[in-house]
Amino acid sequence: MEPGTADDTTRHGDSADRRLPVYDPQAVEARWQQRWIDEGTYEVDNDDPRPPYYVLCMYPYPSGAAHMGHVRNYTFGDLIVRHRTMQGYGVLSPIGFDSFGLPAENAAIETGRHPREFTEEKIVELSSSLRRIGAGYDWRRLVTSHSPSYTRFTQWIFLKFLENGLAYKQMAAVNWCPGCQTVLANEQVLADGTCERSGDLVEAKDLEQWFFRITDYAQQLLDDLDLVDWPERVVTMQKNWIGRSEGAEFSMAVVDADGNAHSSGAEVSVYTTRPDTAFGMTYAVLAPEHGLALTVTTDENRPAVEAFVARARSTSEMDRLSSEGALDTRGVFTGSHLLNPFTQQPVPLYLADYVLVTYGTGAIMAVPGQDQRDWDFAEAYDLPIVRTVQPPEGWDGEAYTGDGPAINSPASESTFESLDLNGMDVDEAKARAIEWLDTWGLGEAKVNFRLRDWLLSRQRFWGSPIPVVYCPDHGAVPVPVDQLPVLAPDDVEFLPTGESPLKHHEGFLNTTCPRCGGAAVRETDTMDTFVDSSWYFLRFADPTNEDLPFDRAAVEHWLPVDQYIGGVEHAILHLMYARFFTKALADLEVAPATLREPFQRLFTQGMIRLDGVKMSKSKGNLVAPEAILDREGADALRLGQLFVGPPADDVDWEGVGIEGTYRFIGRLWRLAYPGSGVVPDASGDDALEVDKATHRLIARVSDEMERWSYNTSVAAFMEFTNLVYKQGKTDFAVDTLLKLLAPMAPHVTAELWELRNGGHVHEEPWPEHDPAMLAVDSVTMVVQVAGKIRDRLEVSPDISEDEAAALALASEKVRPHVDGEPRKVISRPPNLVNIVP
RNA sequence: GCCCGGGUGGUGGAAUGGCAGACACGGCGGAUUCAAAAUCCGCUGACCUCACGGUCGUGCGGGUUCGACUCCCGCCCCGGGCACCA
Repeated sequence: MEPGTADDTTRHGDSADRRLPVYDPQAVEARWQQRWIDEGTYEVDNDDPRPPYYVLCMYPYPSGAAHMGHVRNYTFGDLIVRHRTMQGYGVLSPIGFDSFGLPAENAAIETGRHPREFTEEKIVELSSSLRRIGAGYDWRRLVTSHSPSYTRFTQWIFLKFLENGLAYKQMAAVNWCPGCQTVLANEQVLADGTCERSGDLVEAKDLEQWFFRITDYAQQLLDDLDLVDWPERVVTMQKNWIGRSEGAEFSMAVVDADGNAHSSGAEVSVYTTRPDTAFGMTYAVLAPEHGLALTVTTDENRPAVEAFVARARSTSEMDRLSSEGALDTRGVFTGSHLLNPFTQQPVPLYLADYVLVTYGTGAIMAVPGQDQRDWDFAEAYDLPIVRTVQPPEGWDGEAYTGDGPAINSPASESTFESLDLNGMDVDEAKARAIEWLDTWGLGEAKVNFRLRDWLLSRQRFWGSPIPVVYCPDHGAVPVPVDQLPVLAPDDVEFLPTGESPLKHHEGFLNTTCPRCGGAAVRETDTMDTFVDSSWYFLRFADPTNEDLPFDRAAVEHWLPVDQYIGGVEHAILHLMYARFFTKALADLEVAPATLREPFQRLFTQGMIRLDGVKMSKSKGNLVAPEAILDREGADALRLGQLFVGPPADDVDWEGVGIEGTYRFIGRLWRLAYPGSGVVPDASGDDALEVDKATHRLIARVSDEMERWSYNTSVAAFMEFTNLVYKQGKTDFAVDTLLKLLAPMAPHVTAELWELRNGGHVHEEPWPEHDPAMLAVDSVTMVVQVAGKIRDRLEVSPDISEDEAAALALASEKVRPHVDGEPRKVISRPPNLVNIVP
């Protein structure tokens, strides 16, 4: 080739009489991606002799080509897979797709195309994106939620739960659009409570629905958080979600204002965490949906109560729990009273929207003196307020929730004699109150959880059908296991209202009862897609099993997942459900009995924002990685994603470029290309210095990889490369750099390694540093006077406390700031001495 | 409303109670080039100073400490989640 005629070569410096090709990410990356697939680099068998390690990214909803959030997530996953492989593990790195869900169904309504067709197209697009970012998977283990072989076992598990009492049917309210005659997802209800399609006001409607009894596992789900190595904030969120509280439950007779029993003889049971304050109960409240609400309402109050109940039912739970706005329209008097067993006095019984039927007993005792919301309500409705805990001296607030001696409990000795809490602190008074309730058979200690059972029925088409048949004689009958999977039909028409076509498909609907053979109809509800994602990580261990969801031994080998990675938005629901499934399946002996937790180590990455807004398809602000892959390539993009900030933080893609990492890859290429003279060989002391720096790099990066500090590792690589450009290179330095960088930038390092040494860099063992090479001759010691830096001294790293102090006090720059004997000298050799004058 | 995060140069960020601003982007300057791109090298928190050097500075107000971006208390602002409660 003639100089000047070829664009793909360039000259560098006077030593470059050799030609150095320009790095071409397109060619190199495509070639390696193909090789990893052809050579099965990241395929692993269940009898692999290496120690097992299971790395999993939350499987994605197939929304089409990857966006930046995917790139971020799958870059983290891939670099761990490659890193652990180099460390000698047999790494399970599977991939799948969460392929049921509402978007495909909405697309079907718009385009008339079957959701399967639409979904499978998106899967192809996303798979191709994942390949282009260089992620290495065992594609033989691909799992998709909608495939018949997976759906079959999702249904199998449902039946197993049903058989063992973990699934049941109950009435529950749904969002009902009267215009569309359809159930809406929360997402489809606009902020003003109207349907996004028709604009009609959404109503609450009760339907028979299937539930999983996750509350049976509430205590275990709480306790076993101690077994996992998860981010503290996720553990906190899970604990708060489970919401264990200890208190008391007791019942009170419904009476009139004079204390005469109600004609129905009804009693209302309340749950409270503060039984110690019961003498201060000045009213009580039922949830508007409470079963007794209308029974206890007097004729006089009935019209107001009925209007109130209707209004509360159409108000969102979040608005109901809000304490903002006027309170005086948020409750209504029933006309009845409850007899407070502590005071033997009747207290008025209200309904209020802020009391939920789903928590506790759906009824509360209200104690304005010790609860601010009760206080506000009492003021709004002109109800009495009695303090039963003495607030501290100088207290000028309203309700007092802190500790203190009980007062007014009872208010005077004459009113009540069998219980006296006065003077006790809160804990003591609680215990005594519960003991008293127990003694008199009025109530008992009670542990409550905020966690509710999992409503899994969805009135949708694109999900796993619930495998149940309704027979006029036998009721709900499970579909026999040998008839699974129950699959939705293909010849369906999607209605513009969003109503599931299953409800009108005669061929699907009409069947026979498995028990009696008589005419029966199928359940038309499908399962929440969270059901699919609650066991896919188990299926990956044994993805082609046709007899069982998975073989126990295969799960025993791979599970728990050693490193699970996903978005923080799944910190509660998905993780809670998957934990519940794992425990239940283990208890039912489907999974190994010892498998109590599915995900040993969890990492939750932050979100990608653009201009401060969450990046999402619905907001239309996605930045597609395709253009970057076409120009700068996957390695530059991956390093850019890692370099932008800590993995756990949200990142704003605005203003974040990949210029820096792209240039860095060019510098690496020119440094490491065999025979390149761009960076001269280091000699003598320089070579030793560079090799020492290399050992420091190994130590630093190895540590940072364990701590998820990838952004600083990229900085370390840049710093090291800058040093080598100045001091000259050694083979050890360059080869080590390639190995350390191989997990993060797999393509360019694989190419350079092969050119330099032959073979695969990703099959090299992870480098180990030599501790002896970390030693340094001197360190910079800071000398402060009263915390202000006055001098910096070069000292020996093993300088003693006294020597350091003496050296500091002798400093020319320090002396002017210290007159006389210093009051104190803090010596922290070899880094710092602080002199307090 | 409740729960969980977060506020550091022009920008993304670094600093596990001990040198605030590593590393990069952007900007400025130099080398190279006929010229440009690319590349290589240097400077770049603000203010005062010819300089040496000094003062200030991590959302705001307190506190703990010899020493606080870091720990504690109270605010303000921003982001996210919600089946949200006795």
